[in-house]
Amino acid sequence: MTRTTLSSAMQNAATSDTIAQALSLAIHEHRIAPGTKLGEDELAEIYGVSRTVVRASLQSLSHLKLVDIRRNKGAKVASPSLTEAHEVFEARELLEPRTARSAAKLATPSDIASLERHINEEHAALDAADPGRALYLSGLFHTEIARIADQGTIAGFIETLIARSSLIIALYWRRESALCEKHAHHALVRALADHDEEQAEALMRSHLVDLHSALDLRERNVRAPSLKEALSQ
Amino acid sequence: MTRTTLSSAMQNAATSDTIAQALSLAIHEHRIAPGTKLGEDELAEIYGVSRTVVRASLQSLSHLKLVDIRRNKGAKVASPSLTEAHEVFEARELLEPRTARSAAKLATPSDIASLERHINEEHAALDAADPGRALYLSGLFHTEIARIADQGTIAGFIETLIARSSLIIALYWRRESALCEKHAHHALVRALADHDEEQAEALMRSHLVDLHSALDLRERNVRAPSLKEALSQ
DNA sequence: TCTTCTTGTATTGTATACAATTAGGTGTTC
DNA sequence: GAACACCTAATTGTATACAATACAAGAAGA
Repeated sequence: MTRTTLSSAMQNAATSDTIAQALSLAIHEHRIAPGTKLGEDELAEIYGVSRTVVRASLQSLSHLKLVDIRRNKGAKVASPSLTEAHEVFEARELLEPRTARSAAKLATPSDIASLERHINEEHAALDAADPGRALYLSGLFHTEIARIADQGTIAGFIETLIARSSLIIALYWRRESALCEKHAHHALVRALADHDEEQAEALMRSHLVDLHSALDLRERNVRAPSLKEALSQ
Repeated sequence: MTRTTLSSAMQNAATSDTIAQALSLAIHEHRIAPGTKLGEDELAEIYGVSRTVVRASLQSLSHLKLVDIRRNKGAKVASPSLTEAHEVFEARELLEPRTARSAAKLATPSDIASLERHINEEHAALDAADPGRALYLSGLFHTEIARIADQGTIAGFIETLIARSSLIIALYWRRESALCEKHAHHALVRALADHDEEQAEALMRSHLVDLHSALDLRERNVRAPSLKEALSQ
């Protein structure tokens, strides 16, 4: 059960990277909540590898700030503070509009098609009442734009910012605010397809501001469920 | 020789972090050239720890793109391609001017004093004919400004960009171009001290453009120097 | 002489054993 | 009942042993 949920796709040849990816995905999709303890033995058993490999994965994730490792205390899923949350979105507001502009210049028809596929998948996930997956795909949409912009270094930064955004959303998302992303993403794709750089940059900026303001960035207490609880669904 | 040079400062209590820091410093100061093989056993013996700890350090550095790890092939000091070199400096030109502006708003007298100390140390290193250390301190100057700007996330990005810049300079520095940094750094500190945001941003931008254009970033064959070459100079 | 295969050596990948540290509980004392 | 010390169990940190892979040198064959 736990085993199948997490490792189903990678029972064989579970290497450090695949485990990190699996955990990253689970965090992205909110199947593991911020603050959850990630015991080495536990993960080692789940993936059928030794602690050595698990440790490498966790270290990897800690460099992305998805996991928080403290000496002799073990690894937990990171829970970004309010300050960090603001910083992450401010950084995104600095980087992504510029990136969208570059993407508008460079986007090919096949890029556009790929983005539209993403949007469709995202809608499908929403229809299937799987908001976690929809959120993950929404992040992938942004990552894809960074990739199109052909600025690998900045794309790497954006990728980590999006990953952290997922944690921030898990902690601070305001339920009352509707998911207005459908429009935003569609409009963005249109601007990219038209090579309208100005419009793409502006749309991305306002989209991020919307996201930022849809967060309830006040201090609050969040309870972290155990790993078993999180994965039993 | 290599032994004492590298480990002198941290013979006792060599932990994963201290080793990563020592290697990072050595790379920053150009004591280890891009492309140099970093054998696990070799490093383990140098620092008097097991390969377990060394591996963690190398992984850490590979996340900063200072070290390139390939499965079953081991770790080498990274040698950024021309494309990466451009990307790194373009990213710096995007992030650092903005950061300098924030720093100008927030800089305290003690911050200014700290920056001036950095500059003095840098000059001392140049006078002592230690260009490697001068380069490291020059990077520290930029990192310090990012820290003053109080944007931890972006500061982290800048830190990795500066580290990679050091590799890029090692590979592509054009000897003919003079080190014009003295003026630039001094002028920047003055703008920060005066809280002149506009000026700080402009100075940082032109400083980075200067650096970028002082590189010989034309296509050419850059071969990774061998270990012998690296140590014989 | 050149090619190809084999074999040996060096190096990395993984698992396991042991040491060190922390956390939680038990009992004692005030 | 609260505070403290102590002990035990659980977890992480590190070293080492073994397996897998890659690299290089040399032998066999054409």
